[in-house]
Amino acid sequence: MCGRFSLHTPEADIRAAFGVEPSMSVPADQLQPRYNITPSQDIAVVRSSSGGGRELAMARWGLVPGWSQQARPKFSTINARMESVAEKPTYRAAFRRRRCLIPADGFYEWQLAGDHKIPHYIQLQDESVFAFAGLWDHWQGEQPGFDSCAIITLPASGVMATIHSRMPAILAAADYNAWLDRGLADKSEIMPLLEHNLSGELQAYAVSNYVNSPKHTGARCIEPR
DNA sequence: CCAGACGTTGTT
DNA sequence: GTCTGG
DNA sequence: CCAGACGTTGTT
DNA sequence: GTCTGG
Repeated sequence: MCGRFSLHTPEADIRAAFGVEPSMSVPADQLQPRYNITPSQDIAVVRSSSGGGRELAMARWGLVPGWSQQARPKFSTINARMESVAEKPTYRAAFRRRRCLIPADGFYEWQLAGDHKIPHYIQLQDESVFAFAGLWDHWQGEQPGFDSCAIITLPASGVMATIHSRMPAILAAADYNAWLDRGLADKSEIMPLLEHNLSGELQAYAVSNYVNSPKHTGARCIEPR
């Protein structure tokens, strides 16, 4: 699964990696370095803009489908299983029409070790910024509406399989365009993008349980234990 | 027909 | 034990 | 994901 | 909104 991640890459590098126009801006303080991003927080997403390019936006982590009666579902929607995302009522519309990239430069998984859990920090081997395969939706109630998002997960492979049974889908840069293409709605064309992921290019190391507390947000979270 | 659910992970 | 909040 | 809360009435 | 269960 994927329930915590980091994004501390400088904003200019993030924009360059995902081809986001500098003019399409999110509040300046939203792209400050973050080492312990948790569900329910607003996170950066990259999606197709109406003009045909890519835009950066903020969305709450935990997808709220447009038909939801409540602004906060009673069940967990931070992750969507690749095996069922195309069929689940909560995700299928977004899977067809509202896919997004979720910029990150590392994520955490907790490895079960007997009676306790050891958190690990996972990055690309070159430590560069990457994209989780994400979905977004818009919710509008009586209060002002908001965007929300979820990260797609799949069975762990490569180094991840030694730590945990599931992992987030990390897209190859060559697949960004197809992933963001709203005209691409066939499951048979979308699934290969998830299977063609970067699980073989990851590295991992154990960190201390300092990261466990959502109150801890600094670089100490990624220090080797 | 209407009412109610709509999810993931991990653990047992 | 289970739900909510971050 | 983990941490932390988990409640009511009445009074200030 | 759409599917499942009764």
